[in-house]
Amino acid sequence: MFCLYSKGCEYAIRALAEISDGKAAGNARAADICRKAGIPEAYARKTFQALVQSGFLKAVSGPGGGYVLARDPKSTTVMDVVEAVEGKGNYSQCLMGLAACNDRNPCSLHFTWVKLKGQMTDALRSQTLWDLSRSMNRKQGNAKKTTRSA
Amino acid sequence: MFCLYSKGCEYAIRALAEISDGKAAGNARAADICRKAGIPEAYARKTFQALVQSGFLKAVSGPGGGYVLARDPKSTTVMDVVEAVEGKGNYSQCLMGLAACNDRNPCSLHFTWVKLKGQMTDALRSQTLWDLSRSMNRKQGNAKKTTRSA
DNA sequence: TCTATTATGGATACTAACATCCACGATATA
DNA sequence: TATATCGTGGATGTTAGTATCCATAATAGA
Repeated sequence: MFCLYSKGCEYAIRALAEISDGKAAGNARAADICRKAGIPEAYARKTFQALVQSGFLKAVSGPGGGYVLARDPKSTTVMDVVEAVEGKGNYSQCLMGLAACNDRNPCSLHFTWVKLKGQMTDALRSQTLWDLSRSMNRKQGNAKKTTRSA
Repeated sequence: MFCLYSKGCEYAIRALAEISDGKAAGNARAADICRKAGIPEAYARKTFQALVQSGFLKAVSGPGGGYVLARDPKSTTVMDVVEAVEGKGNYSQCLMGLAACNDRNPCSLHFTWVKLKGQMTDALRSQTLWDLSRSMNRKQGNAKKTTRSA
């Protein structure tokens, strides 16, 4: 059963993209991030803790506190986040669920699938938090303009 | 959260591939199919019922009974099975989970993702039950030969 | 008709993912 | 020092997917 990434990981990506925006004056508060990103706060908070642990975010306690990006959004890719949240080697399973499937003993979809997985990870690696933040911001602020140009 | 297909669907595909083999003398019994395919019988039986309902299998009760393919394995693709088990339009969600994401108002991964989804469904559509059955059979019977040639 | 064999379908249990809540520690400010 | 604001982390609840079991219906053969 191939899953690109979990819901929790999706929340992480959207939250990080929101924080990368950096329009907010000071630190980004969990409540604000979640409201803007449209993700469930109580659940996402858990994800934030994990993102602090894995070095994507820095947490600041107390009044005026919140989260700050601990990495450069222009050089942090979506794939970085996925690997941190889901663990590496998440994309190594056979499509058919065959334990013995590999390059030497492939199932009939093996090579097609390896190629596709490569393209997917490339796509995730080609997109930075900065790119995401710009795109999400454009969606929110310039919806009409964007539609006009289509 | 993008999932290509569920575990139950994977069992369906593997079971149908096993039945497509057609080496067994008479009908294929559920117990035998599951043992050969290496899938949990109690659970897969439920899937078989659904496959009967959706016209992939014909069930035969009583002694000497079992399942028979109700469609030509050479013209039934993996995608046919996926669509029947998971429902159509399973691959239409935005990668970022954005409700408003579409061609006119795309997220920054939208077009890349649409293209990749197309390639994935093409791959599933290019593979028939017959192809799968041949490949799985080869794996079981000629493991040594296959390894030798690598 | 009786019996053994096969699928059916309903009930139930298990598990992981998803989600929520709250007491607590940290800290800036008054 | 007192208080309000913020993240932490532990407990718990909810749901969907996965898995198992068993009484039942169907049917072939004795």
